[in-house]
Amino acid sequence: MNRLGLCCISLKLKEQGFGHQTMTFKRFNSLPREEALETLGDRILNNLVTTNRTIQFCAENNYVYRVSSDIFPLITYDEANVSLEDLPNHDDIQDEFDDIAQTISSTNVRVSAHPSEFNSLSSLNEKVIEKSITELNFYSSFFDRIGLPADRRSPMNFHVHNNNGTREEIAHRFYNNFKKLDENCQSRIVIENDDKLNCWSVKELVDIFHPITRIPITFDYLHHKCHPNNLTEQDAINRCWETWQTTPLFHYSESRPGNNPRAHCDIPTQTINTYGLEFDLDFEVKQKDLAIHEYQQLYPQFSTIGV
DNA sequence: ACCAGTCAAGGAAGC
DNA sequence: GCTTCCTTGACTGGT
Repeated sequence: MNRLGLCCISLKLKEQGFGHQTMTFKRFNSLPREEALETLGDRILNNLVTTNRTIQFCAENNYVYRVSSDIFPLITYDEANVSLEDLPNHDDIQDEFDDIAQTISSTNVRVSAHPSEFNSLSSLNEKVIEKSITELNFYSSFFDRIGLPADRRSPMNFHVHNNNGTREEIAHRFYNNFKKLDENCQSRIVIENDDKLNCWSVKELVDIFHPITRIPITFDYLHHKCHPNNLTEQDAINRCWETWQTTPLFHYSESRPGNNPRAHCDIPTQTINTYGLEFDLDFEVKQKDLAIHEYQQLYPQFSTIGV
């Protein structure tokens, strides 16, 4: 069975008023601190309520769910110097954490995260490493707080990035910094193949990166199409699949018609070949839950309800 | 009500 | 070595 996954936003719920909010540092800094904290707190609470409702929605539809990477704007941003405890609605936020934990424990929805591309554990810049560790640890502590398992059932996925040095050097540098992460955070990290030709292909990840780090490799269909590095799709997905100790969570998208093959489509239309493997599959497409619904109409074998 | 410009961030690619 | 682009939705300020 292959469950499909919703990424961050449900368009259906958005119509019903469950949307995400953010706050830029520029705006935060332009307001008196008290007012800034109040606005930020309100928005974070709103994001948590939306997250909770979206997890319920995923439970109803048997989707897996990737949380937004911007639930907590500015919370790990050095210059803003703000923590959750500083927010005037801190108690309400804690209550909402409890509600989310309750939703998760009663529905068993698989929840994952995809921290932003600006996180890098292979950078040569110490400051970048520090900031990335702070951000990754924070998201992991959020996962702890809402009762998610400290293993790859709740994976936190990102990229290796940085091509300074040989592949081996980069992997070792990554691993040295990886070991500085909180234990629970380490236990959740997984790494995805890249779509750019000079970045990490599946082949390099499974042949070089994985033996050094033992970190599971996420297979991304579209990225592999853009950067196959002489591996067939079947070989690539099999080799990624073998790096997981639990049901893998992979990524699916198709190219948007136009000049940039890396741009993501609105709704996928092609047949997805799972090669008989069991894994969950995040739909990285513009039309979000509407696309999942459409796709399941088109390909009932991906409908995991009522079968 | 609407629209265009803006936004914190790292790295790759293009010049 | 510098600039631009990547990518994204939501905010912000001007009309």
